[in-house]
Amino acid sequence: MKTKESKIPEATIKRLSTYINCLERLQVEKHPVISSEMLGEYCQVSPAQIRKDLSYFGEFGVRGVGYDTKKLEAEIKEILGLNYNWPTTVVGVGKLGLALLNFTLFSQHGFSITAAFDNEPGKIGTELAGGIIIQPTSAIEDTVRDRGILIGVITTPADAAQKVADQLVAGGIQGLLNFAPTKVKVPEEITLRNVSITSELDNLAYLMTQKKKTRRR
Amino acid sequence: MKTKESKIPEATIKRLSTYINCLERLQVEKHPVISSEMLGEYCQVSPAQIRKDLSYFGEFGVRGVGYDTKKLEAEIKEILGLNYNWPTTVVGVGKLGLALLNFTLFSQHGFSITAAFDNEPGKIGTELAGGIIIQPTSAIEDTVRDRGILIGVITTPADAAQKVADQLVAGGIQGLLNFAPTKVKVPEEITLRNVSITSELDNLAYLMTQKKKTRRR
DNA sequence: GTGACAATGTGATAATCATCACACAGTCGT
DNA sequence: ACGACTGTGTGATGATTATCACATTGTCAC
Ligand SMILES: NC(=O)c1ccc[n+]([C@@H]2O[C@H](COP(=O)([O-])OP(=O)(O)OC[C@H]3O[C@@H](n4cnc5c(N)ncnc54)[C@H](O)[C@@H]3O)[C@@H](O)[C@H]2O)c1
Ligand SMILES: NC(=O)c1ccc[n+]([C@@H]2O[C@H](COP(=O)([O-])OP(=O)(O)OC[C@H]3O[C@@H](n4cnc5c(N)ncnc54)[C@H](O)[C@@H]3O)[C@@H](O)[C@H]2O)c1
Repeated sequence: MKTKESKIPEATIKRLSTYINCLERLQVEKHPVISSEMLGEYCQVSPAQIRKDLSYFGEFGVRGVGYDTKKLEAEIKEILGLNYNWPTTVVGVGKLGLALLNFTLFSQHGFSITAAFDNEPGKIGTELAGGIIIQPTSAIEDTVRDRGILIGVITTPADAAQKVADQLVAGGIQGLLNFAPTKVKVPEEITLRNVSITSELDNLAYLMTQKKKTRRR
Repeated sequence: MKTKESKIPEATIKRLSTYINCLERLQVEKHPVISSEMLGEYCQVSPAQIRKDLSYFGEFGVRGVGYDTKKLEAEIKEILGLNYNWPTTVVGVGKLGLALLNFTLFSQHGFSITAAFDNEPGKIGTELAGGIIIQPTSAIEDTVRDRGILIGVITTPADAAQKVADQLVAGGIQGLLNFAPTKVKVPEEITLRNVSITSELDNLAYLMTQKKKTRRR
């Protein structure tokens, strides 16, 4: 029990990401400096929580004054590793995949999508905005390796997710973001995150149902 | 401190949603019954966690045997309120909005999208697959009220999110799912969830950076 | 019927995370 | 130069959530 340091709550990381968004907006609105109190207003987090979150990584504010919005944004990006360039690929160029491929704001966070794959003959060879050409899934392994792609985003139907994940891993991918509603299995050393949009809606439905119930009594 | 009952962890609700997915797959694969151990395998949750999650709501298993996949799925859907029909609308028919509008699996969870809005003249009046006609945002309030729409999904750019939220609320919406990277403010009684795809990627980048660091030492 | 067995349901325990409260550091006006 | 003031950084405290361990209960073979 010597190598501590990674005692950082998962929830803290999530919040850091939202701080970035707020700080970007604050700069646009010409606020060079902000207190944890105000920042808390903006992103709906308690001031104490913000200070605690940041304190895990160092001291970024000036006592009696607050935080330099521009500097703090840069610091958080550094913490999250967003100053690095992350070559990324999307597998499954369907409705969701296309939305991600055309989403320009990812580049601001250091993600550059440099390849796309699908298995539908009609789609293969199509050129997307940005000059990316859809490749067949058979090319996943080689392309990932050759271009040093580090992050793979899976937007295929659920039954294809595991196969695609295996191919990405074979090519040497290091991180996977899976949108398919199934948990894929990957080796220990691969970082994996599942995101489920449906479960967000489910959650909403639950909260609404609860609220309705309490209102009734 | 009498009215307890809603002591259910947020994380539990999230997991319930993933259990549904697994249970659906298990039925397709002809497993009529499953143990918490096996279900844990499938959705990467510890068996004890699954049992605890379910125990908040009742007893759904048979000791010595396990859970009836079909029944359990129905029970969880009941718990989450997914057996109810939730009239839903999407505001901002861009790339992401379109993906959601065309996503057929939502209906299986009780969500039926019955209206769509945008403010771009070129899009207004367009008929989408499913027969939904894109309406101008000026019609939000009336349409939401007239059709009794309960859930609003916001997929506009960030700077339009608050305005759109206000309009939905004015129409009597009860729940909001916000995809724009800004926190909107709504009255207490409205249920609100923000979902940030970018923050999922940020999170992935952080985890990968950490892993790289520990590997180095 | 009855006993061996298998997997649930749950109180107790441990770990994680958020909140609080305040000492302390930096700024600014005079 | 100094004192009043403001807002940070953080140990202590409290709340929430996950894990453990096992007593309990229904099943099934004989
Ligand atoms: N709103 C949404 O669109 C939404 C919401 C929640 C979850 N999801 C999930 O995201 C995934 C994609 O959803 P979508 O709406 O874009 O579906 P889609 O059908 O529009 O797109 C799927 C794409 O994957 C391709 N594909 C199929 N099998 C493949 C394979 N073996 N290898 C490579 N490509 C393959 C198809 O050709 C298609 O282009 C699904 O798993 C879905 O459940 C989508
Ligand atoms: N992959 C993604 O597409 C992605 C990922 C993460 C977050 N987001 C967020 O989701 C939102 C939508 O993203 P997108 O890629 O679909 O953008 P988009 O530009 O394709 O779509 C936005 C749509 O909203 C409409 N719109 C603009 N102002 C409006 C208003 N006042 N009222 C109603 N409609 C209005 C536009 O006409 C357009 O159709 C954005 O806030 C974006 O940051 C998208």
